[in-house]
Amino acid sequence: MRASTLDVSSSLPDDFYARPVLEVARALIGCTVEREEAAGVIVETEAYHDSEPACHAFVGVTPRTRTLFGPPGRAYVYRSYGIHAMLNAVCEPEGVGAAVLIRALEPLTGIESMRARRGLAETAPVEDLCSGPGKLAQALGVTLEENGSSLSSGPVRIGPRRAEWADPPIVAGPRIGISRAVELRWRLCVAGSRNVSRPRPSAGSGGAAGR
DNA sequence: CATGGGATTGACT
DNA sequence: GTCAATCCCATGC
Repeated sequence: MRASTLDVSSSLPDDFYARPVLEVARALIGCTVEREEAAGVIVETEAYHDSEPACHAFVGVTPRTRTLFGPPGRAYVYRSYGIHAMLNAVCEPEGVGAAVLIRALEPLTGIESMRARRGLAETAPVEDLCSGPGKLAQALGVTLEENGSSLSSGPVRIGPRRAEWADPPIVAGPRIGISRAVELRWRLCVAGSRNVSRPRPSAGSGGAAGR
C-alpha cells in the first residue's frame, strides 16, 4: 500500500460523461486522473464535438474516430504530430462523436516516476511535468493501446472532484493548436494555476465571458 | 499506393 | 518568434 494518502478507489460513473461535452469539460476541472502510482488534478480541459470542424469526429465514423462515437466514459487516445499521445474522455450518448481533451494536471502522486518518464532531472519543477496534453500523457505513461479503455475500470481512471477543488476559478478561452472553429471558447483553465499549459489565458481579457 | 496534415513540444535565433 | 521531429490515417489517383 504505497499510496495511502490518496484513496482514489472511487471512479466517476460512465453516465457522468453522458451529457453535453462542454458541461463535462467544466465538471472535470478539479477531478483526479490516475494511472498506476501516478496521479494528478485536472486543471485544464478542452471540449470537442462532431458538430464543429476542429473535432476529429467532424468527418464521421472512421477507424480513427470509432472510439469517439462509442459509449461515454472511455478513453480516446491518439497520436499528435507523430510524437505525442493525447488523452481524451469520450462524452455524450453513444452515437455522438464528442470528447474532452485533458490538457494539464497538477501532479499529486508518483512525481518521481513522472520525472523519470518525462526524462527530466530530479530538480525539474513540478509544473513542468504535466503542463500540456503531450506532457501529461508521457508523465502518466498513457499509450495508444489505452484507446477505448474504460475510465472507470481500465488502466487510466478519473475520480471525482476533490473537496479542496469544490469551486475552482475557471477561465475560458479559445482552444489551442486548431485552425477551424476558432471562435468557440471551449478551453477551460483554472485561473492562476502554474500547471496550465501555455499560452495561459489572462483572467482579464479572454475571460469567462464569451467574446 | 502516395501524399499531406495534424487537438504539440523543445531547442534554437 | 521560428522550426523540425515523427506517426497515424483520411483522402485521392
